[in-house]
Amino acid sequence: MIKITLPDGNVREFKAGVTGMEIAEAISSRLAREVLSVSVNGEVWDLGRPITADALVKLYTWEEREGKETFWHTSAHLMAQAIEEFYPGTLFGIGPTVDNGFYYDIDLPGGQQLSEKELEKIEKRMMERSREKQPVVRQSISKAEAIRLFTEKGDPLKLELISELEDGTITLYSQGQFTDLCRGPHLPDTGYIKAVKLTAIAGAYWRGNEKNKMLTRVYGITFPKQKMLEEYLVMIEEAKKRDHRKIGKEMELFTFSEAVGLGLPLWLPKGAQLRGLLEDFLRKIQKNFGYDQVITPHIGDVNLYKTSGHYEKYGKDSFQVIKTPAEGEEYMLKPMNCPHHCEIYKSKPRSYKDLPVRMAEFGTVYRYEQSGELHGLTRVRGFTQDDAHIYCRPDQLKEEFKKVIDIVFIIFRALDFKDYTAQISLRDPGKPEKYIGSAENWDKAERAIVEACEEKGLQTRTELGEAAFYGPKLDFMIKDALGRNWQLGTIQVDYNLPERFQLEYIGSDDKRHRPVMIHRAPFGSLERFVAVLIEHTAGKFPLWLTPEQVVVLPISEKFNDYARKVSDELNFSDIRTVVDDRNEKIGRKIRDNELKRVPYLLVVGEKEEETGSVAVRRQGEGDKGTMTVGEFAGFIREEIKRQLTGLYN
RNA sequence: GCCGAAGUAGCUCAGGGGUAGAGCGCAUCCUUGGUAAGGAUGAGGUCACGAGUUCAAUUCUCGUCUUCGGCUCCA
Repeated sequence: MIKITLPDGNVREFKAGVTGMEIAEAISSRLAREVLSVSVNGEVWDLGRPITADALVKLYTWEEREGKETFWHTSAHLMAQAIEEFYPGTLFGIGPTVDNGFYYDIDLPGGQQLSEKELEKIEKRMMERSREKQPVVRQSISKAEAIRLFTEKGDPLKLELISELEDGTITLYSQGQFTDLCRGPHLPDTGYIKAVKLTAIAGAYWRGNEKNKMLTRVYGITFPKQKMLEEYLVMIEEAKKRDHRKIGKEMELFTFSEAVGLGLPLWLPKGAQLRGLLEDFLRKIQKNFGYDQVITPHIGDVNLYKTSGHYEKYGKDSFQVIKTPAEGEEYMLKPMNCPHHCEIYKSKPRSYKDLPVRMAEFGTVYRYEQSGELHGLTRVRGFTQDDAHIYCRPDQLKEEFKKVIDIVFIIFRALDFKDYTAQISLRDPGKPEKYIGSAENWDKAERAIVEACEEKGLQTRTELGEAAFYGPKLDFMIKDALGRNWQLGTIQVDYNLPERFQLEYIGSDDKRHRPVMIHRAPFGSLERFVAVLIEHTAGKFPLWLTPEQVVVLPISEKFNDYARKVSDELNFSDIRTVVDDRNEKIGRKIRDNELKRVPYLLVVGEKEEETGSVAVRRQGEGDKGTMTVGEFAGFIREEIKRQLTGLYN
């Protein structure tokens, strides 16, 4: 007998060789129906694999990520099986699970291409094989056997994978006629898969390297119930409605023009209004945190970026050099603001008493992004960073870092961003040649970040090897409507630029010292931030950020003058108001402005004009009753104040 | 940049070898109305661009551009 410890601490005895499925059956028949895989001492296994010694066991269902992964992993094999049946001789690369399903990289024989029209027939075949409930069989083989098998099959992709595996760890999984090299784990049989949707075909380089062969990647998702697939499809439709590109067009926030150029956004009046409000908001916070606003030009001498190292490192990702017509002097569209700020730092001698110096600029930068990578406002070639550089003494680093985290928190709170992740990016300890600066400085900087996050109680994930070449960093990420992760704010420590620009301050010892630099951009870029904000709110911005806060709706043309009077009065109190004086009935005006997501509608007619009042309607909530114009102004100001209370400390 | 898909009115989309349609929007007029679509009339398109096949191409073929979904990259 062996002892099986369950997650709740219960210990049960089973005969040696018991399987995950048998344990589930012993617990409840419902669990036995729903269980998909099992972890044994932390390693996820097939349900049918015998457990031979005492173990800590956890059973996974669809509710757990591990369960879904097992489910989708088998689904990827099922898809491969169906594809192989239609296209014998297809080579298979890798077929992993992703956040929403799985994919398989394939290479059809004779250079054939798969078209989206064929996905349906593959889906059908998958469901046929699923209904046959083909058992999935695990088989452990030696490396030599594996090599022989896949050499026979003529599959160079799998042979390449096998060459990197340790002998004794190689397993095959088979269902029906289909066999694949795979670590597993898998479902007991294909019958678990009740609904399938192949979602996309895309090209993907073998092993992600563009020098390698391009394979065909087929994406799909499967579910244990048909109804779940239907819900998923509805969810995708809903997400598409939140797409910032769609809402941005509808709400007239921004546009693109081929005539202007790829990836160069044009901010329309309402978008510019929104962006301006965000800038004002941050400017005010930064003022409270002791930042000085600076302004620098959009171009700079090439040598400036040679000094900073950006030319060497990112020259190929920048717009190419532009020249003055007569002298042939070389300039670049600025890809970064920091070199300019460093020159401001150098514009006069600095004392240790002057530090930290905090320089902020809404600096527009231009970078070359590959054409295929451009995406709405989230990926553009010209964008404005809410950039700032803090020059401080090494002993001030942690404190300054914490203050920047505070600013990020203020912004996230003001905009109700709750679902963010924070990632600390440190060096790859195995590759010191990738980084510049002394190991000692790196140690100090990494410690400062880790400690600052701990002291601020920030939940973080730490990634080794993700640091910039010049220093470690802390990034804030948020998901968009379609579940894609976007990086927003970033805080980076830099020992490199102060060195390259020979930045100095005079210490209390009357000697020259080198300051440390923090690069930080809590929004990241205004473009990307607005995009994420649109998707986060579905265009229903918080009142203080809404370009058009109030629309006054006269009941008939007779009351247009009164409506304009109300509008003027509110605008005078800094409440952004317009009049809808179209020749339409009131119901129509309400509908149109509701759909335009206007937060407050004021209906005015004979009664209101007589009493100097307005009938208030809140977006999505309906009639709120009547009040005087003055009362309404106070009411709306109060709401805005509530949204921003306490944010500025 | 690479792979795949798509481009028809301002927007959303239908259509199809014989030079085009709907709804919304827009314009003009009628209507002057009380909380989510009042009515009439009208303007608006080189069917992305360029070649080819054909008596005839918006429709079929190829190329280019742009957009979309991925890949790669991201200071």
